[in-house]
Amino acid sequence: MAGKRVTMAEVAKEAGVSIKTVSNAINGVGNVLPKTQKKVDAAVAKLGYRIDTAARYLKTRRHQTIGFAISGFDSPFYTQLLEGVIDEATAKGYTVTISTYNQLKGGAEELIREAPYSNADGWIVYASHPLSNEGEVLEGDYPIVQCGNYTAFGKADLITLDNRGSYRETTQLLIDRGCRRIAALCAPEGITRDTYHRQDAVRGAAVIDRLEGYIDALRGNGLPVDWSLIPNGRRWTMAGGASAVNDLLAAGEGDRPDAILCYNDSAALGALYQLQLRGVSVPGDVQVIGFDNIAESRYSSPSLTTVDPMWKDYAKLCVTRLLARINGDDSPYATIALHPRLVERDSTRR
Amino acid sequence: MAGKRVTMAEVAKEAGVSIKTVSNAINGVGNVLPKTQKKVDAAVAKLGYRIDTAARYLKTRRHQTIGFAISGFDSPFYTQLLEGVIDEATAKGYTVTISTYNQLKGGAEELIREAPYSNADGWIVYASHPLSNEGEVLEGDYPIVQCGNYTAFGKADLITLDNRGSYRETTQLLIDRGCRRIAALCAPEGITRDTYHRQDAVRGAAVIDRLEGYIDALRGNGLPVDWSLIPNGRRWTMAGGASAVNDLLAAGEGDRPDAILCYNDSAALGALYQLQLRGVSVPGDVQVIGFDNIAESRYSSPSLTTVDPMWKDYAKLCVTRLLARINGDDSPYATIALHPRLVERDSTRR
DNA sequence: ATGAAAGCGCTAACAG
DNA sequence: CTGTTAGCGCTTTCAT
Repeated sequence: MAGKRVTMAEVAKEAGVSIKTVSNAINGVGNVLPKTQKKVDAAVAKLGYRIDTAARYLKTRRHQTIGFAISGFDSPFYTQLLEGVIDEATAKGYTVTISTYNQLKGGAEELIREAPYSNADGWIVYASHPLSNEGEVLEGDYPIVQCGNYTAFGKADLITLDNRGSYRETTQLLIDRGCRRIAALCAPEGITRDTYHRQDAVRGAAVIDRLEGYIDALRGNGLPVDWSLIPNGRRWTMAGGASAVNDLLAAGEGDRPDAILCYNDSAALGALYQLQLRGVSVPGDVQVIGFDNIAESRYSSPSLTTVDPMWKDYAKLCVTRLLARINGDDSPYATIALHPRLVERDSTRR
Repeated sequence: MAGKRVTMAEVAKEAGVSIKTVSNAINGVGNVLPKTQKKVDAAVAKLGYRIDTAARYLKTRRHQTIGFAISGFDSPFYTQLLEGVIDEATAKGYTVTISTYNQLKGGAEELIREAPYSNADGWIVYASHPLSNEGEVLEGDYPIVQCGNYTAFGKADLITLDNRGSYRETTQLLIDRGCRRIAALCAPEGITRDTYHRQDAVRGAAVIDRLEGYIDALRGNGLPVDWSLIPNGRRWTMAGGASAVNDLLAAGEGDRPDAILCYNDSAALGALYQLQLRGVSVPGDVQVIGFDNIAESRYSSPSLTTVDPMWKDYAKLCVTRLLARINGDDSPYATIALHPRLVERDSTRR
């Protein structure tokens, strides 16, 4: 079956027209007489013809496929983003191919460097780490749309979130709920009171924007920034969240946080688990907020207040931007930041 | 960049040899003199040549790509399976393309029917529903490996789990822990005491095998099978698990279950959530076991005892089988059932 | 509006 | 061991 496909020539013969006409009829190109079109359609149906996309590519240099790359499937929200990408691309007549880059020595950069040789006309790359060399790898003219939590250095379109505004809002909610010692869980390795403003700390990373939004809100309400409430160096996983909570609880009774703002839902679920284990009541003693609105967050105990990035919209934007570039849009690269939506559940007090 | 690729002819010119020699050198075919090989390698490196896989396919009819299809990304374990498939395929020199079929009107059958026209040499299809017409769609000679919880009707290789044995073991564990009223959550729509043995109820579905394993264990210990403890018609999701628990708790105090065996971890997490909400202690009042060992199950409250299908092994087997078929293996179709491993955590008593 | 013929980048025969 | 040639299935001039 793999070897003996029906070819366009056979369709042409069956329909009693030339190959060219079949090609035109199938691709809706040029002017084909209605009755010719009908004959071709009938022949296609009868023979079960499908166009050979690889052969078509050889001439057109278009795969009609886009790529979607993530580090790995470690974050549950990737699948939501991916589903959105598939839906939108399919609607536009494109196929989606998926790749992970955590197994590549060269990380996302290697994937981007190889992208022009892939069977896709362009790639959407979710960046899970800052691109090296100021994003030098983006400088080619092959279509790449970056998304995620790191800067594209103005060298590609970037779809991201209004992280600072969102964290300002979220922190304010906790303050409104009476919290005065709000932990932000957690900063990346090496980010402390002294380093977090340094440009090269984590260039253009969302986590820094979020910290700034958090600090904006504290300052706006006359509250101090206590860096002992900003643990660092953990991964934003359930294990990382659990471990950071352990450290926060190690502080003297009075120095403990009364709220924990987590970088993502995974870390928040880990935090909830550890709080429960240590006998700390949520939201009674400590209120908790996550980020991403993954499916599990609705069914944790207690259910998790979180921030919904609205992945479908996000995905749609990524695809739209990429297809525009593939189709020759050469306007200046843009950064588009969506404003996410707060979802209140039981881990905060109402 | 997409348009102006370096071609084999240019490499040949640069290396001062013929195109054929370049082809041989690149593909490791025939005998190429070491020094010729070196010249070609140098030219390839200098020009940054990459083989055009679409052009190569036109001649070889090999994409060097395999497909992996699932219904959608609704079950968290899919990603583990997928990662395993990617790792194994990559190791064997194949690329992986991914598709979902829940958005297709014709479901998995439609995907399988279209597979020969895809840019993959074969597909691994995770079946989330029983194939219609006794799996008629599998009858072509295009390589398909089915996996998941439904029969392939002997018309394709099938990778699955020893569901009956595993449930027998899991049920026995609960009995050993003192449980006497063990709920099995949940059977598919329409499966009751009277229908579950009917061949056409849900043909070759794992859920039936699991029920049989559960009943084996009860009978083996002289315990009655109480069909009021086998709710049906829920989806195996967090919402479905939560809803089924509600019904189970509606029974009179004495008729409540003292254990709940859940079809998967998602349902179990929903069950834990609902039990907690209703003030039922786990594992004190009710012990709970899931299935799949998804990442979240380790951090639920309490952490979830579950069954680990060992997805990496499972994935490896799928890929191995598919590549064998692609490379001409025409031995009789086989069903391979892996025996999963029990992982004890805090939702059962030790 | 349709047809004939060339050629995309590669591999497979067949020579040499 | 290496070169020449034909042709995979399609689109695209260029004719008609």
